Amino acid sequence: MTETIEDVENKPPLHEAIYKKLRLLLETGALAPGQALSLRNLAHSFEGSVTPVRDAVWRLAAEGALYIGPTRRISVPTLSRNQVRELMRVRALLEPEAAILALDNITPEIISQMRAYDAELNKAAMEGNVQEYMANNHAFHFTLYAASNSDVLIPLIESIWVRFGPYMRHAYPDVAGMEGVEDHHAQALDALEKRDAIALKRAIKADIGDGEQFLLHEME
Amino acid sequence: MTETIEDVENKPPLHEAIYKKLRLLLETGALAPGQALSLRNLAHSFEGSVTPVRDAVWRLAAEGALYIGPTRRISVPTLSRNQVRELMRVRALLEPEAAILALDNITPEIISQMRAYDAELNKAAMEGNVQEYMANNHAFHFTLYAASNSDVLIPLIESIWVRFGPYMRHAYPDVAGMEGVEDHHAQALDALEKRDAIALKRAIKADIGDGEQFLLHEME
DNA sequence: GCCTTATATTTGTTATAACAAATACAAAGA
DNA sequence: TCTTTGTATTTGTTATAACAAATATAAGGC
Repeated sequence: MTETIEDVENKPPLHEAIYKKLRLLLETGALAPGQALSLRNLAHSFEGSVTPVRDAVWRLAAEGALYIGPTRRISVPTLSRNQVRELMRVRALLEPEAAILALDNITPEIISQMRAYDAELNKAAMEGNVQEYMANNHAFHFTLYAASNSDVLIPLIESIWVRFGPYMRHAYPDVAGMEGVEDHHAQALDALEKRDAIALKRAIKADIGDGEQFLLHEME
Repeated sequence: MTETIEDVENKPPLHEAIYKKLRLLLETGALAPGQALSLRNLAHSFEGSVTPVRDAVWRLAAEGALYIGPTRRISVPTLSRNQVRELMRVRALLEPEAAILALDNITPEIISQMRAYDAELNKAAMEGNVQEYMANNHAFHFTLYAASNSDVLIPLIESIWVRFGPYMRHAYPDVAGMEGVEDHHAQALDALEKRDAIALKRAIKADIGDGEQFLLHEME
């Protein structure tokens, strides 16, 4: 019973690794909307067989992150402008809610961590590094939502985010330019400091509005 | 090109049939919360092999309709009272939104169909037929939401409904008793007739509030 | 009787092969 | 040049077997 070895080689299943990788590819815009995927190609890419790929693909399809066509072809979903508007509407409903729940559990550490992400985000925007910008923007929002401790809201919101990820790939180098004059992240941070629920809600909603404008502008 | 044969034997994949059946079992409360499921048993039940079952299970798991434990055991999710409250909060955010979108496309036919479901629903409640009650309640809500034409909101809302289905199984025979004195379905129908968005929103929210009370009361 | 331990069974995971449908491609016709 | 058509390839679907981990069951010791 002497527990000498601690790296128990607790290996996660292949299908979960594939799921996470595919999801990351979608979130970061590495896969283009409409792009076709095949089970065998994916299996080969991930050095596995089709069974675990299947698990991952169906999981993502259920979240709307992948599209299974009428002929069962697998592809990255294409979004209409109207669908983008609806996704953003749902964000505008769910995310302020999560933010308010988070307000009860907020700590100075969380706020300072968010400030750090925001700084990185602005730097990336200045440098035109879209990849970094997106990663930090994601981190900024989800460290806040994580404080809500809601295992209902968080996965739901996350599933919305993956869906517009593919449309971020052709993002303009100067992302900051689209953000308008107001810095809604700063407003959100202020509201967090002051424990001002109304202002927090408003800031988050406005930020999502920015995102919507950005996406719609990018789509044409 | 003479199209003589019209029943093209367009057979859907097994995994989709399994998905739909499992989903129905969950929605109608045929499966108890916490109940364990095994791939082989399911495969045997549906007279297939584990591969298509796997597809269906992962799809449902992604929707939160099934739970994959830390040891990868498959089971019907257990909900805490707090999770129920959060699910209902999400409903209260999304469903009024879908209802308002539906308001633009509403027709007398849709309203009369909803009235029919409501009548069936009330009859079922009188007779203590929970199964019928639930089916008609589902139909009542989703014929309305379907009018929103939102392929974003509707699947999202549907995925919330499956999650509390298992907790409906021990519903009291006299469902109507829990509904309180106000008939929020009737209020919703009135609001639809008058194209009154505010009243519609209020009625839907109140109805969801009823559902929440009902569920929480049932859970203990 | 209760707890521990060893065995047997059941479980999810993964790779593979066979099948059918859908797609891509190239040759032949107008 | 464009359309059509037949063929080859690629695609998703499904069943099955082997493996490892987890669970259940039974035997043994206190």
